[in-house]
Amino acid sequence: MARLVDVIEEMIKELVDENNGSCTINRSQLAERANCVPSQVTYVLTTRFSSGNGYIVESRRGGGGQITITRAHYMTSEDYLQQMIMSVGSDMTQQQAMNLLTSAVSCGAISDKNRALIMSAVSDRALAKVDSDIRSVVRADIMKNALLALMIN
Amino acid sequence: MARLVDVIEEMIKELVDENNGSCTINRSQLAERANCVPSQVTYVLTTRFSSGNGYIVESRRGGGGQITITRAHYMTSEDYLQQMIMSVGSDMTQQQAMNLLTSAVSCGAISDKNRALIMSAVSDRALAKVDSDIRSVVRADIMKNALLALMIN
DNA sequence: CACCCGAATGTCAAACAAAGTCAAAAAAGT
DNA sequence: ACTTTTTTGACTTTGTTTGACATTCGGGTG
Repeated sequence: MARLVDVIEEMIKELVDENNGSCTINRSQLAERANCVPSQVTYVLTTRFSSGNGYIVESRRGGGGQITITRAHYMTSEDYLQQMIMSVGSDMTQQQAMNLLTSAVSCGAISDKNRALIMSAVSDRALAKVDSDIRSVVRADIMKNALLALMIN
Repeated sequence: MARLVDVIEEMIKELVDENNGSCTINRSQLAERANCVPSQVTYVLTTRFSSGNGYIVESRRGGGGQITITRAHYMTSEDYLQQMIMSVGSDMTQQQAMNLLTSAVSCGAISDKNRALIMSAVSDRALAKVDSDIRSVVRADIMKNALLALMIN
């Protein structure tokens, strides 16, 4: 027994997705499609599409009035990861790796667990058997691949 | 003379088993099926499905409210990880890495995200610049270090 | 231009629908 | 007997649904 709220939330999100992150609706029409009173739509907007939820809602009353819902895109951690990857050059020392990961954690782009995991994968110890003259290059490659994996997931 | 508590416990466990380790119930409905007052269900949940018992219980009040019970299997994932590490020999092909990680995920020892993360770190692509005759050895080292990091955290 | 009217959205509180809490009574162990 | 666990139900808190009424906007009309 799906809750009305969920149905309406889904409808709006679909519209937003379809239209490139922003859609304009007519409250009464949407209410009719969802088979509910118009104020129910308002309720959904205030409980599910608040700015805390990453949405901006603007509206206009009167004839031809409308409501516009826009997904706000802060710098997502995905964007941050992308920038991190680009900032990794062709080689990377263990210290550089540590610095990069530490600042990523403090920015909330990656979890501390993942920091520890990646750090151990690119540590000198893990790469001990790699020729020391290409070790930094290999480390950079692994780092980029690991960050990419985080980004995709 | 089965106690009510046991009946309800059994019902919930069955539901959890049937649904792949997690089920969502409606307290009043379950109470009705068990022929008891709703708060009895709450009692069972707190006495038999606590986190100490290896379960996570989440709930929502209000219209269409519900309770979700999930069996957490962090039973001995640490032990499992330890065994994994020991099972890694001195070298490891990309395919072997993939197999190991896949079975670890299906056993619940590591998350799918971590699987993807580690896999990308030990992929042929990440290790392209490592001399091909020691690549498998390096891969094994990275794998062991990564798994160890997971274990410690 | 000033005004009114209709078409929208906004607000708010009441009714409803869950789940949570808690303490007293009952039953079961020891 | 007494202690612990279970059972029950009244009351609380949280979340949803509905509807009546208020407010705002735009356009038509005198």
